[in-house]
Amino acid sequence: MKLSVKSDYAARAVLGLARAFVTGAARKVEELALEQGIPGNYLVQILLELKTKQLVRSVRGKDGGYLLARPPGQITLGDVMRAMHGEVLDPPALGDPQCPLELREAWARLKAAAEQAADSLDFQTVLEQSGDREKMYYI
Amino acid sequence: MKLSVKSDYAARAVLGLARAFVTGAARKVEELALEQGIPGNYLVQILLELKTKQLVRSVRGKDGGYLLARPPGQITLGDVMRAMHGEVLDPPALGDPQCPLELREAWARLKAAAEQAADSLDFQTVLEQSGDREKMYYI
DNA sequence: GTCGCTCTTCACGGAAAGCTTCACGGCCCG
DNA sequence: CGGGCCGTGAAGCTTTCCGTGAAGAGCGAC
Repeated sequence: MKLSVKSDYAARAVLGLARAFVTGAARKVEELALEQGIPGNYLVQILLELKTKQLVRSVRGKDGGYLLARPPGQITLGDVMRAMHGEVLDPPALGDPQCPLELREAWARLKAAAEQAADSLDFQTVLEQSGDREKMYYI
Repeated sequence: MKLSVKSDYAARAVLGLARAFVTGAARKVEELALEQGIPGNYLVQILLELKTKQLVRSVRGKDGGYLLARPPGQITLGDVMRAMHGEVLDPPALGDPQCPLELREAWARLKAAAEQAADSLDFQTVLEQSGDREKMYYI
């Protein structure tokens, strides 16, 4: 099942903001877009949705832009996916009474597994993985 | 992320065939379609794809129809999803060199988790769950 | 206060995929 | 040889995805 690029773009944007989180400065949309290879006007919509879901916040005017609403450790891949698509994984069978109950339970398990995995991947950890990689070069 | 109904339909069809597996008889497409609430002409295409992926086989002519190619215990939800969509879960980031490496690793983990979960759900187990439920009614 | 910078909002549109249906040809059995 | 069933391809319709554009509104600088 192919995922949409939207959640991918969103995750990249959050990662970009996570890197700047310690500085406390806001990052501009166009700057993020160029850095991450995302169409600027599309990224605008994505950030807007992330904002309504309280994952990021915005600052207007000069030196404005976007920044994370919480520390990177408190934002997970699951949060981002839910912000974009409502659910991490949503099997249509769960809402269809015609689907045999035992099969619906199987889909529910798959959904739970994906959700659990996505919720255990937070952006602080992702950042630290890149840090670990850099350290290795010093050896 | 919403899944398509296609893999849902496919799973229902496989479950219907799994129930009839012990009898060794082939089930007709239209029969399965009515029982599972699937558009008949669409189910034909699905079964055709399942057949090319060697999950089911067909018998032509009178008393023809479809049956499982292997025992229900050797067919998993992962098999069905891969037959329909190529992958259980396919994040576009994995094929995009512009995506930061550490983020791609996070997507890869999510994918692996979903795959592992889907592959551990086989149809024999699903059948037995419905059996367990029936037993409970006898208490 | 006005000007430039930035986010905000809304609307549009092409492209692709998903879902469904139709039509016709081929195989098997009585 | 004829009826029932699978095999195959193609054609619509609908919805979602992806991306673009332009006009409106808050903030700071001067």
